[in-house]
Amino acid sequence: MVDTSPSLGRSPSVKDVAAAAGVSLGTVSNVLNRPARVSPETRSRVERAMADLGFVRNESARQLRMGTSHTLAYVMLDASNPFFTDVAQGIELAAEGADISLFLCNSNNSAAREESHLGHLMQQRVQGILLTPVDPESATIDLVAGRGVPLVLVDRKRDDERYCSVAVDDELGGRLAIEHLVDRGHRRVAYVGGPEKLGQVRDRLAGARAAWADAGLLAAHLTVLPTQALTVGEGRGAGERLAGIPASRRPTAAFCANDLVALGLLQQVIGSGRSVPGDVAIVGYDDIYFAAAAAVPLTSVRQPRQELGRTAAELVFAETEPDHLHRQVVFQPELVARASTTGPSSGPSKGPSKGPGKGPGKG
Amino acid sequence: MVDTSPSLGRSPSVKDVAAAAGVSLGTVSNVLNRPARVSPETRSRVERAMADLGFVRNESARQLRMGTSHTLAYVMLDASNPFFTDVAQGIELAAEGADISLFLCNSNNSAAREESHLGHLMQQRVQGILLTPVDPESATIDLVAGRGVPLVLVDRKRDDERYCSVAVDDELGGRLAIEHLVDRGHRRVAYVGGPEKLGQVRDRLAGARAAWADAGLLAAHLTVLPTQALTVGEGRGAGERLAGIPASRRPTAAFCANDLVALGLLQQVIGSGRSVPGDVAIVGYDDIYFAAAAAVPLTSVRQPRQELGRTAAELVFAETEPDHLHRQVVFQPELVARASTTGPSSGPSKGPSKGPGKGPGKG
DNA sequence: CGTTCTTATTGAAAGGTTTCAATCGCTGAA
DNA sequence: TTCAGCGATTGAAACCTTTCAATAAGAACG
Repeated sequence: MVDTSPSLGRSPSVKDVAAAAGVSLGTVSNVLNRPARVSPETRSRVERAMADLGFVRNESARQLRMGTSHTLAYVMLDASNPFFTDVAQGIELAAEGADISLFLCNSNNSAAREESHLGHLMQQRVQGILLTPVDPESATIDLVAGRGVPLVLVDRKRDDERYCSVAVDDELGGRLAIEHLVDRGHRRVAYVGGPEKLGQVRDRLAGARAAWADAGLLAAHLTVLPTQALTVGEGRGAGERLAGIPASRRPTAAFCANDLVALGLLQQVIGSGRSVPGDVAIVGYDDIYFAAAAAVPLTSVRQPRQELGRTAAELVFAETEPDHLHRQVVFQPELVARASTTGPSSGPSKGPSKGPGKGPGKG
Repeated sequence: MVDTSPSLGRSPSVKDVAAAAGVSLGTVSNVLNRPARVSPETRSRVERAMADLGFVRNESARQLRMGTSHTLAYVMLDASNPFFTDVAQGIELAAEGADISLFLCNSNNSAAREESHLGHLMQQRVQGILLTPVDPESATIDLVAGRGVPLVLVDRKRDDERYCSVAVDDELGGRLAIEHLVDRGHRRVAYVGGPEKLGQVRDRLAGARAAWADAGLLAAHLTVLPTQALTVGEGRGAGERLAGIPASRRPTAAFCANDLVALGLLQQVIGSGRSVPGDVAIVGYDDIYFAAAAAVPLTSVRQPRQELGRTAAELVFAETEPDHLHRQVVFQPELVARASTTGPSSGPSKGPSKGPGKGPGKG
């Protein structure tokens, strides 16, 4: 053990430091908080004593006295989804500047865990909570906000003036994906995703349908392949169902509700000896790190993840200002085209391209 | 008359609850901590008052008085690496049972951030710290442990009796990978990874070399392709260098120091029109979720990630016991064979397979 | 020398919780 | 009637920090 300090049985307090330095405890506190008010000699004497004793400020006591804490918390929906860790990174960037440390909690898609985390955080009197909720309509949210804890919803919105939120326009994202596929000459497309109770899944589909209609295409030619969840396994399953559709009616492209589903679909297509985008073009959603790293790099709708986090942090800081008006910030997604739609054998392989699109080609 | 309106300007304290319920504050505390000691009527009266006022225990005050906290922290090296989020999940499982909440901090490979996080955590008097350090030999670690904070190193070890640690036998992992490749008939293999200062990179290579020698193969035929970091991009670069080696000397398989590198390599190989495992068989390391989800599912050395986290949490709880002896727990990795080595056209495509391996085939 | 002004330091109070010895109100026994 | 015994309740102290009015010690000035 490297125990340089005089063993005290407990960690040293300002009082111990004061005694060691031969000053009053008020002076020690001044050294910590208003060093300019203390004469240089005294200050260095106190600093020496602190170093000798291995003094560490007791944050609980500080917080109790001050009433404010130096922590912000992000209760994330799924820590193993790279999307959310990127959002967290954005938050951290914003917090860093404010000398605030970020407390990440993982609700792991469980409402019970989310509630437990929120309870703990309220007891800790954190400065603010950022939350991507399991269910945006949950009453727990009202409870937390009702207690006066600054709260910002992240990547979810709620038609409710009482909350700040940051989200991305999922309908626009759906439009972008479909416009891109139509541009590349696809006239039969599958939308892969579910369950429908997820707002994201619904909104992206709505955008897709709107764009499809705007292109003057037949509604029936935009097939929906529902999934139970947005996972790789479900994507694989959807791939099998897709392959089962008779060639004459089979979509030449798939727009997946997120990248995990898209990766699963990609895996199934390649694994069964077909090619991407030759046999099926694929568009994912989120543009996670692994989308670009896939065997066939994935075209995907990118959300400004870090920006999302950074903005959420700023909003939560603003919550404490007097007369604060809650804001719903909505970001615009952006399509990132890669080989899974623009690859060497892009575009539908049969049938004339009668649309106004650029048609097949390397792009 | 009891004032049920929660608007008090500050959040209600036990004192407020006591006043509202017409009891002393000691009784309120008893209701919270030893409900059996309070008569049923009184208890329900107090509980009612707490609900009416929206009372939330102030954790700072509690902690100040008690000296113990209910939080455990995991300072992780890289929150965007699925490996660490899985470890975190294991920790959380163990913490859940102990009514302790887990505080995740991301050092993001920065020593400065790591230090800042550790400082904050010490001030918070967390119950214990789990740490995957940027540098296992850093003096900061001694400092923290010297202050008496329970500390366990995760996925890193240190030849030092003063710390508990949990790690995985990287040398064995290296052996497993090479034995698998030799079994499948490969006689020229590349080890892809770096920088060498990472203990993991060194140990895995050492194991690989040992297994290679044990198989009676020529040391020179185990090529090392160094990388700057363990990322997808570096893996792609290594793939290009691999392709540049004259066919006569070119390795027929690659063992990558982690899955990110392996995925990059896979992408480069597939992207340039060659096949896996036909032209190059690939073994990764970590068996992250995306390894199985790759276009060609990746053979990988799996580490018991959740187990790692769970055990680390148990060790940190044990730290507070008197006469605690620090333990270094080492887990055994396990090879998970998938298509990237056992696929339809597995095994080296040219030259007779003179080894005792199962040879090419579907496996 | 007395006064005022400045600067450095001090001591006590406050913040919300838990603990523990002390007290209260009863019941049953002597 | 008094007293011990018992369970329920109480009040004050302690945890550590920050704040702020008060004090002390000089310095500048008349």
